[in-house]
Amino acid sequence: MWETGVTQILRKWREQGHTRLDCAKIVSTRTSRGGLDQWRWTVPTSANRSVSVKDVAAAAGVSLGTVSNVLNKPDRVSEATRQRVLAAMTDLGFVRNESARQLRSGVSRTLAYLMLDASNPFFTDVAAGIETEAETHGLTVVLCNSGSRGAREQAHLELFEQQRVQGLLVTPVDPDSPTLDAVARRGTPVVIVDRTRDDDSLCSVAVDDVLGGRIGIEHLLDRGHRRVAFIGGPADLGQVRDRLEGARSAWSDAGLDPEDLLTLRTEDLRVADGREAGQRLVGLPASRRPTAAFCVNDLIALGLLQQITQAGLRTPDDLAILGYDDIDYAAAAAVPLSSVRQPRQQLGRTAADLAMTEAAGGPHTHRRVLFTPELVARASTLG
Amino acid sequence: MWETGVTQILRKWREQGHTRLDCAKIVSTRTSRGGLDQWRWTVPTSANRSVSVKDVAAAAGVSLGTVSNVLNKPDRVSEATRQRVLAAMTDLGFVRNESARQLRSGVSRTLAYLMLDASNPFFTDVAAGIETEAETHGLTVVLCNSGSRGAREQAHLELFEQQRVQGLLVTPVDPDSPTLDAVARRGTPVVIVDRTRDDDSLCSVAVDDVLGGRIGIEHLLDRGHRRVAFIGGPADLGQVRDRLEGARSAWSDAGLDPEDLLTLRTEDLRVADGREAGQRLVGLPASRRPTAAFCVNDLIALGLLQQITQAGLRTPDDLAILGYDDIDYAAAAAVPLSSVRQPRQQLGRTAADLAMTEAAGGPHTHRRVLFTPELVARASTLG
DNA sequence: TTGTAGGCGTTATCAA
DNA sequence: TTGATAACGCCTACAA
Repeated sequence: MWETGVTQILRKWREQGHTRLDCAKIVSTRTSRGGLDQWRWTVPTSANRSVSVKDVAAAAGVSLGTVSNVLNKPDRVSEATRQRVLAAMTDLGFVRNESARQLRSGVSRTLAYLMLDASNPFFTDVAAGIETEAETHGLTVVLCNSGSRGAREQAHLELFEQQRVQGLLVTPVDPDSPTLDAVARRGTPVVIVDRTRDDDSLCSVAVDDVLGGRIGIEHLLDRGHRRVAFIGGPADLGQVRDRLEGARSAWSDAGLDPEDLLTLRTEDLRVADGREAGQRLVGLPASRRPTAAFCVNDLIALGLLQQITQAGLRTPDDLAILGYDDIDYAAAAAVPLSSVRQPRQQLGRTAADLAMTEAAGGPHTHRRVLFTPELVARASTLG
Repeated sequence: MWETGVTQILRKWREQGHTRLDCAKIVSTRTSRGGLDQWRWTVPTSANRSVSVKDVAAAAGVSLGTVSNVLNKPDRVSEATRQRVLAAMTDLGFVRNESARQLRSGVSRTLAYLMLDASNPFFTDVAAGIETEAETHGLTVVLCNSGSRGAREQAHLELFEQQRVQGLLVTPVDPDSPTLDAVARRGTPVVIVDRTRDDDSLCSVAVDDVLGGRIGIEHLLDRGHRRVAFIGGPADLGQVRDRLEGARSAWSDAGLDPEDLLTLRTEDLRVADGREAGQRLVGLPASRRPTAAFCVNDLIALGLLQQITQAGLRTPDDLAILGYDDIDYAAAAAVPLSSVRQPRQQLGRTAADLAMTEAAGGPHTHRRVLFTPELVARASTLG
């Protein structure tokens, strides 16, 4: 059986154009240890010196300039030589060197998005919007993930800047970080995504979080709730602060006692934090327990829903739950989750658009775009 | 109030080192239409010609080579000149040009991962593993997303190759695509992630799906189930095929009637597909309804759980549910989900390791690493 | 239509 | 310790 495998592989490699097959040493071993199986094959390593236009020119028997023309101005080259050059390229495995092109042209054809947390579906949706918009302009998008770690963010920012990306979209750990200004000042268009600054020293695209908090509370008031918990954290996160601010102002506008708008802090914004908050909520005496919870994002809302369901409470009868973001998992929860929707894809598309506009040059006008969130009412608050 | 804002911004810009502030025309307008607020500010655009080592050298009154030494061999430069050069760099806003460096050195310091679907937490976890491993080797990771679209995959592959990335990790739409071989043959180390080939013509890291299917069924048999539904699709996806194969062989090894291992096909692997399958399952007469469902991934399992819960069935009493992948949302479901775990992070770490080893040069041995999946039993099958 | 020369920004080598 | 020079691969003039 191994014999057969080896023969097949040899044939395949030959088809792939490997020329040094005869001296290839083929060894197969199968080991199994620690729940890990491995097969090993030695393979003919290809000559690693990279093939340049010069090599192609020599092989095709033309000058270097002709090869360049085949790539960039094909109509200036006769069909016969063009074919000859193309054949030489595939023969030699020629690959254009992007560094050299970029060095020469001065601009790259990529847009970068530095995500705060790639494991949060909110940000991957934003990224999808960026990709959509960039694609229509012929740009490719590269993604990096800071994982909320300042040092990694810094490293990625530096690399992107050195790579001279056309535009640098970023959801920063700290939107007020002077690093961002420095990058922008040196000439890379920077767009802050899903965060804002108080001044408008950079382009930014975000959603009006104060309004979102207000909308959420107004919905719960409409549904007759007069004792509500606002659940979220960390307290110093802009989104959390703004949404709470909006919630509080809607609450007091309705002439209600601030005491009845409970605030439950969480460590972070993950499902586990919602479960933990659920435990605290369930522990409250029924007389003091809120009739509704407004969660600062959907992950927390999902965790909360799971926890109280497990504890035997029913949603929305015992506790109505309102989330924030309207990620795909929200509509699909055991009790479909009401949520304050953010236009995620459009956030991304707009951010990409701003970056490309700024990159296009001309007198630039920093712009702060604020989208309006929208309530999506489902069973978890409607009953 | 606007006056104040303008003054603040002027001060901030001045602190940021803008020198042409005096001629900056500052305009603020606030428009509101279509649920979208905008503020506009014109800003002094920085002189865009990029600053080179030559400029720095001139400004610092030293030669170009000295500037280079400050960057690359600081100890060969006297402290005084070093400081002078560094000062000139920050004054001028010098940014190293990565293209030029790479052209000169011939190698980049990045690893690329081309994801199949960035919105699936499985792949972002794999990406996290890659980042972890790359970081310890001082490489940065750039991510791209093909979104299961062949054309986009192709475009990204080409760009990465032209950028001469150190290694190209990819979860391809089609693992047998000859494009991958072509890229590898031309000298870029390619590692297939979470897929395999029948031959071993490229490095790959995956999980043994046949074994996973087997483990899942064995667990359900242990729990006493004798009528089980295997739920998943599309039928031509390698993972789906392999897991079903494993499930079937475990089933027949137990001497059971193949008729009692029902197969429910789904369109895709998303939560919505699980809900849809749930509807079909609920529609079956109780006598024919399986007592357990083995889902080909957790998203489908979650959808199924939500759907049957809504229909009034209980898990695991009426229907036990077993998922696959053990994504974070699985443990956090309303009924914590049993699942066949794949070592996602380790998958990523190993893939990155293989790529870097191959990139390091020397005689290369293609390796196929197959991890062993592991059952994680929770309430959804334990009761 | 094809060939030649110069330069993009960086680094390494060698000479001062 | 510092400075001058050549090369990386590509592209664009301009010349033949």
